[in-house]
Formats: sequence, structure tokens, C-alpha cells
Amino acid sequence: MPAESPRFNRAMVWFRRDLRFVDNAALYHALKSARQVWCVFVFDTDILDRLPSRSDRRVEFIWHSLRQLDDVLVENGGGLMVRHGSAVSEIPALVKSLGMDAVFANRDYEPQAIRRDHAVAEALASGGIAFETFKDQVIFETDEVMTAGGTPYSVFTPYKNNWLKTLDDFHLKPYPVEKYAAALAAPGSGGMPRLEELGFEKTNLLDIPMQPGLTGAAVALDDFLDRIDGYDRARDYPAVKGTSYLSVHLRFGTISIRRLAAEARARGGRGAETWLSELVWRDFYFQILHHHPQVVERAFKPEYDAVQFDNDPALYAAWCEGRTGYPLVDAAMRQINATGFMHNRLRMVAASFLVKHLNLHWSLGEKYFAQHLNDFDLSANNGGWQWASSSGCDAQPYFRIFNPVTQSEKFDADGKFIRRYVPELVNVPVKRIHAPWVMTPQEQLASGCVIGSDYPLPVVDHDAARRLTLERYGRIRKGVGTKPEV
DNA sequence: TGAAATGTTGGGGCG
DNA sequence: ACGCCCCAACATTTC
Repeated sequence: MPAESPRFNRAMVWFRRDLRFVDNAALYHALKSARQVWCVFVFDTDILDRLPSRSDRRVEFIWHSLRQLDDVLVENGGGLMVRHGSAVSEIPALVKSLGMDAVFANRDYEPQAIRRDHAVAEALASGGIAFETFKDQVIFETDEVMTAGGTPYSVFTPYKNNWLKTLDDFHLKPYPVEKYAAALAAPGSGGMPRLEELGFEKTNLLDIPMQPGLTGAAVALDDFLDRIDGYDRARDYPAVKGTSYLSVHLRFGTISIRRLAAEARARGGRGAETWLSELVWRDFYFQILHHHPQVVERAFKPEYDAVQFDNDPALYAAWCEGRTGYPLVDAAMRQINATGFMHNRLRMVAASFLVKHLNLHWSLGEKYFAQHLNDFDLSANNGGWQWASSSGCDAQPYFRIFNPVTQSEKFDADGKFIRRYVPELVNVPVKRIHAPWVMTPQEQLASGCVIGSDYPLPVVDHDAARRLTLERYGRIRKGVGTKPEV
């Protein structure tokens, strides 16, 4: 039992993207600080109403995850209150009606979320209610890892080195929420709206190998820990189960980043170290967004805003729908469309293709991924797209252009992944599957795939597109970085 | 967290 | 035996 008496009588924990009971910073602090703690989630219409589709796997993921969270809270003597409305008004209203003294939440670093939280904090403050927020979704936030000169890092490797140097056991220590569960208040039953009541329809979420909630997270983590030693070798091959598949759980907080980093550190070895490095990338991009919020609208490197992009709607549609004629790109796009997931290697390939082969602006691709990825996170998605378009911090150089055929030969050598998502090509021989347009008419007939009718011709020629992009990017580089004559 | 163009080397076929 | 050419195979440079 805590010796000191609680600061608050009644407190609320407002869950957002931290849908778990164990190792939850805000929940822990609330339970230690108040006699009675109510747990609340708001299906925020300010977010939901802006979603372009009424069929969204993420809404359903949240819905299932909340049910599980509620179960766990009930087991521990509490329960979850779920509301549907604008959080900015729902939270203060609920606080008032239940006579609460304080609201606890874990910090969210996205610009829209920051504005929302400011508005809520202001509304609460006018009633004398405290709004306390906590670091929970990253290991190091905002300015916790800085250069010796006190400036934020813009290059990953030195950031990572300092991140690793700064990391200590206590950063990874789980918050022992369970010990303080006695303060949980039971709100009574019947709070959970049905998906249809939220205005959303069921998706294929439960049919794809990515299960929601705390149980989904636990299964995925167990599975990955059996494979983590091979992560560094297997992670680039989309047909192989080599990556963690935990990103969606990090997105919604059905698992804690501290737990994952602790597992990686305890395991050690090349696989775990490589994976930990990916978790550091995640912190890195959160930190970039914090220090450079303009990346949402513009290139991190301003001179890259001068790159001339086309806007050919037919090419964009071909990319979105996975009919560019480049099998690996098409398989990647069909994977995201069918499942809401895309393998990381393919995110790079598909992004590079959109920007450097189709000459479309990176923000178009960024937006598409934002709408379709189950694990969509603003900072990482923006970072990835700016990396691919060479406009970001520590981005790949502009002249580094993925060859979609070479990438295919390297990372899907036997065409297994392509065949999984592009059934037209299922009988195309391995020798031809990476560039099926080179098949002779006889080969096309024999493999049941006539190029131009069963499967599209390449929408652009690789070599021509590459030259054009080098020229487009090269143009804006002229004069940039050259010292003026004195 | 590339790829293409260009340069170099060395083995083997051949006159 | 020797020089020449071809061209992988690898290395370096360039975008």
C-alpha cells in the first residue's frame, strides 16, 4: 500500500493509443494518485468522420482491442467506459458528470493530437481539473536524446548510438499496474457501442493473420521471439515470415515499447540487435516530427520542394490498384489493399516506384499508406516517404533508384510472394516472373498470361523513368551546395 | 536499407 | 610459345 495519501479523489484515465492494462504509464500514475480511477475511451468523431471509408480495419482493431481491455479491467475490479463523440467535448463533460479531479493520459505526439489535448486541457483547467500526461509510447521522447551541442539529431546513426548509450534498465522497467488495481472503479455495464452504431461495417480483419487486442499482441510476440535470432537474415524477404508483425500493436499500444525493447536487449545477438535498431528508428521519427513538425506539409530538406512532379491520375490509379505491370510492386499494393499490411522491404520498393518511376509527389503515396496501413503512424510513415523521395532527414540520395526487377530478383527470387498476390502470374515460370513482358507470345500462351490483357504491360519503362528522375532531381541540385564565388 | 556505367584483371580460345 | 581478343568477374566511379 502506498504510504502517502492520494492527491486526487476521483481520476480518469483516458485511453487513446495505449490500449493495454499492463505496463501503462498513465494508468499506473492514476492508480497511484487517486482513490478511484475510471477508465475511458472515446471513439472520437473528429477522427472517425475524417476517415475516407466506412470500412476500416483499424476501427475494428480498436473495437476488438477495447473489448479485451474491458475484460481485463473487469477481472481487476474495474471496467471500461466507452463514448462516441468529439473527445474535446466528451472528456470534459464526463469529468464534470462524474465529479472527477483529474485526467491522466499518455502523450500523443501528432500535431492533431497535440491540438486536441491542448483544447481538452484548457477546458479542464477552466473547471480546475488537472490534466496530466506521460511518456509511454516511446523509450525516449522529444529532447531526451540530443547531440552534445544540445541540438536534435537529424542523422540516424549518431542518434542511435546516443540512444543506446543513454538506455538503462530503468527505462525499460514495466509499470506495475497490477499492484495498484484496487483503485479501479467499476463503471457498470453496457458502455460499448457496436461497430455499426459507430457507422462502420465489418472488414476482413479477423481473416488475416494479424489479430487484435492484448491476446493478438501476446500471440504475435511469442511467435516473433521464436524467430528473432533470424530477423536480420530473414527480414527482407516478403515471402518469408521474417519481420515481427508487431507494428500494429505498437500503433495501438496493445503491447508496450518497453516490453519489446527489453526483450530485444535481453536476447542480444545480431537478430535482436537489428530489430532493436528498427525500434530506434521509430523513436527517431517521433523525435523528428516533434522538432520539425513542418515535415507533415513540406520536404525536410526545403530545396526538394522544388522537384517537379507530374500528376497523372491514370498512373496513380495503376499504382494504387496494383496494376503497374511490375509484379513486385503490384504484389505489394495488392497486399496492402487485401490486408492493410505491407512488408517493409516492399514499402520501400513501392514508395520508390511511385516517386521515382511514376513521378508522383511523395505526399500522394504517404496519404494512401495513411489511409490503408493498419499500423499507420504519422511520424514513421512521413519519415519513410521522405526517405524514399530523398527529401527527408538522413534520406537515401536522390540518385539511388530501386530497380523494381532487380529488387524482385533479390528479395523474391522464386516469385513466391508475387504469386501469392498476383494470381495472373501464378503459372509464369520463375525466369520470367520478375519481368513478364519479356515473355515470347508462345511463353505467354503456355503460362496462361497474355501481357497486355491478362496482366498489364509496364506502365512506364524503367530505364527511361530512371533517366528522367535523375534529370528532374539533378535540376534542383544545380546551384545547391555550391559555394558562391567571392 | 542501389544501380548503372566504366575500369581493371585474368583465364582461355585461337591464330 | 606468344600475342591478341573476348568476356566474365570483380572493383571503382558516377548518378
